[in-house]
Amino acid sequence: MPRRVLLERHFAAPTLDVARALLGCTLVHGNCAGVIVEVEAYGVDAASHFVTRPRTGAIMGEGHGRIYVYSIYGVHHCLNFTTDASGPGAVLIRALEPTRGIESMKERRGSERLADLCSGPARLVQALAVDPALTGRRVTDAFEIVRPRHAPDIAAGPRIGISEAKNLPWRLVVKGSPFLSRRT
DNA sequence: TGGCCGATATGCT
DNA sequence: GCATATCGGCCAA
Repeated sequence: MPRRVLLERHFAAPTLDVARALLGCTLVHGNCAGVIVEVEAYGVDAASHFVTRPRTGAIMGEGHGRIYVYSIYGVHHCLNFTTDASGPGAVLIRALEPTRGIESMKERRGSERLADLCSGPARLVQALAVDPALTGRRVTDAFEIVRPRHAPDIAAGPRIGISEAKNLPWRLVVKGSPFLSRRT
C-alpha cells in the first residue's frame, strides 16, 4: 500500500491549490498527529506578512516547502508552510482534529477537552510542541504530511482576525468538522 | 528609543 | 458578545 506523503515539490503549486490539498491530510510531528481541518492562504495581499512584516515575512518569497512560525500577541506562535514556486505565499494551519499523542497534547494544553487541543493556530502549535526555531527548515525535515484516501468536502470564507483584505475567501475548512477554530 | 499594532486565547457578562 | 494580557516586529524620530 503506497504511502501518500506530501513532498517538497507539492508546495510549489499556487497557494490556494496547496491549501486545498492540505485539508484532510494528517499532520505528524513527533509523537503527535492530527487531521488538518482548517487553513488560510496568504499571498501578497494587504493582510499577508509578506506585506505587513517585510523582514520576517520575506521567507514567503524565498522558496516553497519551508516552515514559517511567527509570534503574535507576545505569547503565541502560529505555523505556516511556504508555497508557490512563482511568487510569495504561505498556508497557515489553523486547526487539527487530534488523532495521535492526545495525552501529550492534553498535558501541554492543560485541557482535557478534545475540541480545545488543536482548534486554533496557536493552540495546535502548543499541543504539538512546534519549535519556532524550525522557521526556515524544510517542511519535510520536521513534519510528515499524509494525504487522505478521499478528498474532503471543502467550504471557503473570509480569513479570521485580519483588518485588511477581509473580502478574500481564503479561509478553507473541512465542511462540518467539529474541530474548527470557529463555527461556520 | 518609543510607541503602535497584531494571521490569538481566555475569561467574564 | 466584549475586554484584555502581553511582547515581538516594525517604523518614525
